[in-house]
Amino acid sequence: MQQGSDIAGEFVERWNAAAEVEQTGTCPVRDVLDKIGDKWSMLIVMYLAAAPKRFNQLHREIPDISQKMLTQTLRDLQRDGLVSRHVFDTKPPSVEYRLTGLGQSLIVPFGYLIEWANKSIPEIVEARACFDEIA
Amino acid sequence: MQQGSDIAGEFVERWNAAAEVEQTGTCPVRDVLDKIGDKWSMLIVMYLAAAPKRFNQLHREIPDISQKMLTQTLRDLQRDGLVSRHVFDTKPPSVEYRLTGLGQSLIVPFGYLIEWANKSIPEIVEARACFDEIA
DNA sequence: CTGTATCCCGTACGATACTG
DNA sequence: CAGTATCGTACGGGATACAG
Repeated sequence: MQQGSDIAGEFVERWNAAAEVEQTGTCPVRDVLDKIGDKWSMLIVMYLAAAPKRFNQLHREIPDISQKMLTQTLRDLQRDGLVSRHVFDTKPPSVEYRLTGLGQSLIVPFGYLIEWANKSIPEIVEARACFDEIA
Repeated sequence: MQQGSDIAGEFVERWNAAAEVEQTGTCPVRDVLDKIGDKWSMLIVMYLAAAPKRFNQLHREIPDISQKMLTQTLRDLQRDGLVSRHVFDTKPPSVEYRLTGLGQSLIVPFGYLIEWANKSIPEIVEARACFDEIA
């Protein structure tokens, strides 16, 4: 029960520190969480974790993403140094995206979260059912 | 480099499985990520990780959250079984919120993510600077 | 003290059309 | 193939006022 305290303390500290920066910039921790929370970033990272892929290859594997969001999300990931972009000057141009070292390092902690999610789903579902029943 | 592959595979599998459920319900993994991504859930979890707290106590410690979002976020966390709500029938009513076992178990994997974020911030910031400079 | 109800706005995202 | 540009919308979330 006390295991998380240090982590929690540091987290809150970081968060508040950023709040005092006022509009200058946002909290670095929130920054990361926002990416994780947005609709496509992590899905793309996971798809790229398997192997480097080309633009349309990703598009085919993730059919329900719009071209706009695929481009935009890849740009954001690239900007943050999680993904690198390689243009091949072939006849029809082709562009390959791959995880950087930083991007690959994200997979580990993110994996723990997925593991937690998968393990906890039954309990969450049950909690919801119980909660909704009463309400 | 290959460490994340299994995790990634399972993740993508889960994700797609939910996509096929069509509008019935959303992906369980996405479900969790959405909570982590939303503006206040994880901050509140971290604040409650230190100790159980009352409504206004939380409100005071997180001054920039609106009453609406504090209430709403706490309800969501309660619904998912991450937080429990205890009403004390005192003269001015008081309500205490505390993490459930499930809620506490989230702190561990989430902590890894925070750790990663903190460790990676310099690299991300540099990547951004580099990216923006070129553009 | 612990909420609920209402209004309002920014933006994340999708759909569609066009380009080198 | 790999994008960019434009438009429209749904919704997260803030501000404010009210209530038990």
